[in-house]
Amino acid sequence: VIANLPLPSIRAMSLSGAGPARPLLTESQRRRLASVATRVELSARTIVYHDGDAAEAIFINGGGVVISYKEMPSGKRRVAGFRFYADLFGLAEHGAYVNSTRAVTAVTLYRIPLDVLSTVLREDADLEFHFLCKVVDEVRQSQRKSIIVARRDAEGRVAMFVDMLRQIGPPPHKDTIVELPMSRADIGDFLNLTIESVSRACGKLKKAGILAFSRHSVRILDPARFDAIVGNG
Amino acid sequence: VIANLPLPSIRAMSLSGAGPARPLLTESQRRRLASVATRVELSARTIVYHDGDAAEAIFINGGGVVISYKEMPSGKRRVAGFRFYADLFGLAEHGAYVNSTRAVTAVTLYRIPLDVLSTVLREDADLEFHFLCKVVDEVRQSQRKSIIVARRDAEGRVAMFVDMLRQIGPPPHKDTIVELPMSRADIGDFLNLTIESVSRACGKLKKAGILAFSRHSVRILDPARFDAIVGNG
DNA sequence: CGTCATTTTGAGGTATTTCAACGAAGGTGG
DNA sequence: CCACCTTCGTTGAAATACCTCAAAATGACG
Repeated sequence: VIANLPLPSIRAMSLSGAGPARPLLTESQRRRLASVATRVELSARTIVYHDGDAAEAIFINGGGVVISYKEMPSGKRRVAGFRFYADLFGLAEHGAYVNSTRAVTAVTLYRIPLDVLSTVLREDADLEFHFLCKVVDEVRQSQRKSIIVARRDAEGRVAMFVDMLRQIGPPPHKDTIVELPMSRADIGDFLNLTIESVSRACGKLKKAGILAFSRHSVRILDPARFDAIVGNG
Repeated sequence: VIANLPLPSIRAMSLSGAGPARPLLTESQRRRLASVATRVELSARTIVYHDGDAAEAIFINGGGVVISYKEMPSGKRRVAGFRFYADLFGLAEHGAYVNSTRAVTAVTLYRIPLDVLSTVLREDADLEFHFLCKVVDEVRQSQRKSIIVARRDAEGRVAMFVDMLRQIGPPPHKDTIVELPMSRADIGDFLNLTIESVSRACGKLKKAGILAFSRHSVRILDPARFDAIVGNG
């Protein structure tokens, strides 16, 4: 039995977003899901599935970071987003995945076949509500990305990216240090910037004394000015 | 009683996107929804709700075009997207709407209070599944927008915008003529371009003999080259 | 310790953005 | 019915920002 399927701790928001967090799943619902989920452990840089593959399951991230991306006809790579703990991914269209996903770090995934998921959801409206909330959250994530990429200045985009990771990143989110497990290329493909522009933007923010970058983390040195840059999107 | 609540004709895709269209709602489900929905008729340029308003209901577009946008702190306007027939809108966060919505044309809306919606969905897993599919569709829309805006050339963005409207636009979508009910400013705020850039892009596409713009519609003159431009995103 | 991928830095090209002014369309009132 | 006015759309020239191409430096890993 899968003990800690992260669904119950879903970063859920109700349809209205009002009220407290959604009630947790009952023990029977939890067991039901666990009985149809397969635990998968993947090492870093492993492909979970490719764009176009037959979509047979959805995944729940049980730990680690996954990147969702797509190779465009032009050869460029577009990063749809990153999936953290308790995030759902694997949405498909016409029976095929629309994005590719790859493990950025070592990850634990819970794999749930689509047919059995449909059945379970159809039988349990309350459980389905959790999924609905989760998908609603996806919409917000996607819109948030749109807001970030809409900015014209590279520094602003990088700052908002850091701010996003500070908010939605893994549980231990201190306010001054943010982990950046992904490469600069991944960041660039998410922000729609070249790696050079990302690097230069980081350089400027560093030179201004606002952020201190190391390879895979950032330290917020000047929260006031940082928030100012993030704010005027 | 509300006769033609458009939910049954939802442009639904299942979670997997596989298989045929979702089965229609039963007559009892339909009545149930209609009994909690209020029909609203709005004239063009009417605000449906403002960003930050207390979210008390979700809306289903029963005809016409609605624009979803947000005023940014910088003063710029960002358009999240357009809602056509059978589209759902009114998602909120922390009890408040995250976007403003405005009628672009005269519209018919079905207003469903959130509390009663939650109850109804909780009692009927199958009905809820329709909503889930609808929201999944929202995710795709949002990701599609990201792909469009990711392009660097204004002409490509405008072309993909036209192509998007050709596909998801109102039912009578001929392949050669696409309606553009929204203003150039609305298009620009969606594509993240200035109205001047939109105008110039339209001009180039016209001069190239690919598209013919009139105030509120486009004609695709050269489908081959049009598809070529749309394709290399 | 050496190799290789990743990241940083540099100079020039090209796109959109600005700022400004003009032309066209639609609605209102006389 | 026409005139006026407001809004929307188009066109032009300079500035800014990112992109591209190229090369060096850093860090990871065997």
